[in-house]
Amino acid sequence: MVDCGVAMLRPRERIISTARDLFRKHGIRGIGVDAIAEAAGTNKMTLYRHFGSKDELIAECLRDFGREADAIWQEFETRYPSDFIAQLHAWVRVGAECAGDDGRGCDMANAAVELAESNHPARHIIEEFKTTQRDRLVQLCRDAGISKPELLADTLWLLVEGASVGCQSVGTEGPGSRFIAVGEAVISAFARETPVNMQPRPQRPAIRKKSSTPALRPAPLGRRTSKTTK
Amino acid sequence: MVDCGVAMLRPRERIISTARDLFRKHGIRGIGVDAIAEAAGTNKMTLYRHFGSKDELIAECLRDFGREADAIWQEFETRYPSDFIAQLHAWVRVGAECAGDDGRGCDMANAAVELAESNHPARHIIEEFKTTQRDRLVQLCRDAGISKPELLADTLWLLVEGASVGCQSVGTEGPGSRFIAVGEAVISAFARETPVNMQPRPQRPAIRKKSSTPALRPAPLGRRTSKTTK
DNA sequence: TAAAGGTGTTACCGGTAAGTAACTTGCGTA
DNA sequence: TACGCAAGTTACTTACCGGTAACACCTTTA
Repeated sequence: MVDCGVAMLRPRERIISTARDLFRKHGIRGIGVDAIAEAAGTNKMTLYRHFGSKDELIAECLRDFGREADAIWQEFETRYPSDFIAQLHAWVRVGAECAGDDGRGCDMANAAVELAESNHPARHIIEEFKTTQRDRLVQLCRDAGISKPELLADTLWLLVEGASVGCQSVGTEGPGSRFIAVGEAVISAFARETPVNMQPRPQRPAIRKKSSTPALRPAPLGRRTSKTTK
Repeated sequence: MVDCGVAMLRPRERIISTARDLFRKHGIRGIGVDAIAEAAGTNKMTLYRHFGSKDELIAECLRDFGREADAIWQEFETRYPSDFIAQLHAWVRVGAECAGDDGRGCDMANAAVELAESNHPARHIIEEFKTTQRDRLVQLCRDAGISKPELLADTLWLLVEGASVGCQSVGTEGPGSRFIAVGEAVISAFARETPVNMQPRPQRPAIRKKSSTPALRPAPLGRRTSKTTK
């Protein structure tokens, strides 16, 4: 039996993977480096050789999270090439997964709440990440031919942030669970306002799909694909 | 000169007020009971005589926060009696203040993020608070004659949660700052869908106001009215 | 075979956190 | 005046956490 989990990874990767899991589960301040190292099947010294401090480990975990998000955006384009409406709907589905999956919301947003110090090394990572997400969403709305792309993007951005944090207050069955319904309703409301001559004009022949496309299921933002073996 | 701040309050009230300030500023796990007691002009022993533990102090702070929110809802009814549309717009304005005022969002939502343990005494306070807020919002939408009150309420609820947490990632100038614009747009979109015979029927003659009513400015949720003197 | 580098082990340091004990002070009230 | 009680003071315990030192081990590679 081949163990394809974190066990066969090198210590550095095991530490990041495990740290992300435990930060997510217990909160960044709720777990110590010793516990992380042990859970990763290594020890504190090795952890400190790879990451100079806990703060640096936190920052690296968030960068790792950001890389996953990049991959998801790539996946949108790969799966629905130039079909920006389909990509928008896929974004909603992925957002719902991130928010409601295990009830712990978005790692980036949670880090922003926990790391109140304005000079923490993770802060600019968080800010850049969230700004980029918003900008990409604006561009996607624009590509999809939405007449007010910024307004729709900001609306969707606020909704998914709300769903992510909301599920931590009232559980995954609360208003956050209605994110897909709300998001889809908002999108169609904006699309309705868009005149026909402003409908999306894909660069190349778009493969049009019905709005009820099968769910895109890449590694959801905020959840790991690989499980710790511990 | 009369000091009307927290200085003249009794220790218990000073501790709660100071703790709320410091929890908000540094995060719940980012500040110790010793620092709280000192900032409140008292000492740890007195703190522990009033609150059996730090967790109990946290819970009491959140209850205090909840009482402030209750007062704001009262204020809505007092200021715009039976004018539920005006109350809805006031809710948006207050929500924007909570979210964007000092960039630290909503104390309840932040506590939900920080206190990941499922058995923390504060958890049921948070859940009950958020559920109540949502239910009240549904009722307000219903009273305002909105045809899909739950959907609008959930949308607004997600938006304000998103604005609260979002400002902590990208600052108060980010998408959160567009909460009012987005919220108002969503409300008018829902109101437009409401047939005229379903428009609000106030129990008593309503004092109709233009949508640009002067901002309601009670103690914003999440910010203290009284400032610590220390 | 020997050097080198990544890793594991143990023990430790300094700081800080939550929480307690014992005693003192001061103020309001009977 | 004397009592009771809330509050202040000091010092302490216990525990953990971030971070480091020193050294042994093992695999790779020259």
